[in-house]
Amino acid sequence: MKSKITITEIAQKSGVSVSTVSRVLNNSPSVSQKKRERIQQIIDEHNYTPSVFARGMINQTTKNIGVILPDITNPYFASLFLQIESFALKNMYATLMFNTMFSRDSRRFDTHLTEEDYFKIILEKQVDGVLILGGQIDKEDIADSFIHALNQLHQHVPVVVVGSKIEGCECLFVERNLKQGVTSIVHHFIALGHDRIGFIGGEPGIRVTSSRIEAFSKAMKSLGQSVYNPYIVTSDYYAPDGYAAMIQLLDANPDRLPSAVIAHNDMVALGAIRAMKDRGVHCPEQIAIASCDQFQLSDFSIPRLTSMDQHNEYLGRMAVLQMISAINGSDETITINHSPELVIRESCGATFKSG
Amino acid sequence: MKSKITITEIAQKSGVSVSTVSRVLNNSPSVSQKKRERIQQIIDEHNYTPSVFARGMINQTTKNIGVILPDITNPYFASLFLQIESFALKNMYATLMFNTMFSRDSRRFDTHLTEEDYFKIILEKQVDGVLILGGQIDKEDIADSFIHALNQLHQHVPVVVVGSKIEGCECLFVERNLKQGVTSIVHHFIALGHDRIGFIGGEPGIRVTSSRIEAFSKAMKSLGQSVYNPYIVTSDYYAPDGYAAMIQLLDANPDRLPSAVIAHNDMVALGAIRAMKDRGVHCPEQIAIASCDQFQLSDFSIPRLTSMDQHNEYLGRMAVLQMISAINGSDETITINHSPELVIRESCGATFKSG
DNA sequence: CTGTTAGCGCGTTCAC
DNA sequence: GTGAACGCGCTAACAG
Repeated sequence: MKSKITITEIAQKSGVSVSTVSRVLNNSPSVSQKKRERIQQIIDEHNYTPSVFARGMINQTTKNIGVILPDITNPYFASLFLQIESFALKNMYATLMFNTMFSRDSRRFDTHLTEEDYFKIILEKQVDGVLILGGQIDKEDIADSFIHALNQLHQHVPVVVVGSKIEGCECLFVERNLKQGVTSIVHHFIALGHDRIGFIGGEPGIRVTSSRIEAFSKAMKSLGQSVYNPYIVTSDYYAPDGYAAMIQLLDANPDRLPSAVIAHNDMVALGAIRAMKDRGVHCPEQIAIASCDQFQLSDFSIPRLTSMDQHNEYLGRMAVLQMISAINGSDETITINHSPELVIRESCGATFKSG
Repeated sequence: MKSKITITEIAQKSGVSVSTVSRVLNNSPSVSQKKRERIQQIIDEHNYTPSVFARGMINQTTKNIGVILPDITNPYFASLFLQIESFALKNMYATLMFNTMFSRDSRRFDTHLTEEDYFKIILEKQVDGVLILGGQIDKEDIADSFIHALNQLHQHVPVVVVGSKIEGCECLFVERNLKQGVTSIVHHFIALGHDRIGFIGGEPGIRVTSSRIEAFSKAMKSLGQSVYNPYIVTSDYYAPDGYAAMIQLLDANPDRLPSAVIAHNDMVALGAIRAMKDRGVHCPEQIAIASCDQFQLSDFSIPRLTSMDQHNEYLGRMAVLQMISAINGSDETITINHSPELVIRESCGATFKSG
């Protein structure tokens, strides 16, 4: 392994002192044009880059940020992370990723680390900030010890979480508009003439879930519709969960099926449609489906999925922006204003009904 | 931001010298049990962790590895990366991820960085090793400048690439068995009585693609089947590409459709099935489909996808193992021996034919 | 077994 | 405009 050239050597080769080299490195104005150019040339020639170690020792920064999320295999996190990574890099920050596998579905994973263990690891990595996407932070009742650990972490580096604000947690929050999506779908279904509407998917006890179910109830009631509890089945966020939820819903209401069902996301919707097919129930003719979170394949499934485009690109960028602003010592809170957008395809039956 | 406590302070609080503290930190045997315990306790009490900067300054390591891949949003890379991240962490390495967005499909992305730019960035990050998954390395004819850059990078840190060996490239390679999967599917289709078999998906000019098409031809010929070129349509790796490829295939062979088609991966298969549906062609009755790379949703699509489980978990672990072994100065090459496994579901028509 | 000392590569005074 | 000298937190080599 060829070791890197140091500032001292550059100084020698340029016939100046290290401080002068340091000055051109940091764009200090007080260097004569001539010397600057000569030195810069030698730097380029030797492909020299300053040691991050020596640098970090002085200003205590790595230009790295840590991202903690449950599972990169989940398309929601993948698309969010992609935006985060690229936007961070544009701002000269690289990204360390940690999958906590915190989720009911991933118990199969042989990891024994808690999220608090990850906090410790990430702190040792001396990142300049940490971004938290989902996980325990989304639980309905969070262990005090977790909040405590979070606050403690936040004392060392800025922590921004993408999720709803939590009482007693001092971290920065970037909130997404969880409710508007459900509300739009309810309106859409009602407009289509549905009156028996259900909701499936999402892990119980998780705020993303309850928040959507709540928005569902509220929207229904505000339109004079009654909410029928057997039409609400929670499970989790993946396709097998949508499958299980739909089977349960079908079995529980054999002679009074819902006419439309809202799925927590596209994977849940796909699973649900699969379940219906296996039970000989047609989508959208017998039960229409729409999902609150669009993934990549919505336009290619059978039937094509009607879903909400949550504009995750925007969300990711905002999170990074908030992060950088906090790293730079600002305490300003960035408010985000994204409007989920209903994309009508086939599974909601809109074209079916109108045609 | 509360700054971290240093080794000096720990030493003072314990009433010993810094070197003694350093010794317990590094598990040096030559410290008396009593002192060791006392010091360890103080360390824990204050939640002290050594500075990565000062450490790196001396042994030139960060305990970070860099991973360069085209697009984490692609399920293949996501599942591979998940394994890499978790296995690396188990070995005390954290993972820096970079999405190059190198792919025809991602031109929409407003990035102007070439992979060589990434090499530079990653080198500055002082990672202990870099892992390369796909991208330009997979091209049929690679620019010499790329190989050169790769070799140069490899002079500084170990570089291991998951892909087929390349002439003139000094990096380490972990190869996956690309051909066996296609071969199995051909055998399966032939056994099912098909005689007009096609292949779709994969970007032309990419070795993953040509290698599979080659295996396809070879398997066909070895079974006495002739390969009909209009049945082979390349495009890319995502659902829209599968869709386009199938449309093209259908349009080009209106009165002599293939009876079975092999798709490069599940997304391509999904797109293809969608295209068939839109054209009123039934799967598997009129055209059976099977894919070479299984993703998460194969079991929930309509029809369920017959595909190859490539056991990516294993591949990811091998790559990390090879990486760590190289970091530790070993020049041993790890050979990997994974057997892709055919998972028969509905889209190949096996159950349809037999039932 | 334990303490002392000398750097590691860089940014930052402070003189010149 | 420029250079010499110091120190960041730690490990390694040496001396006791």
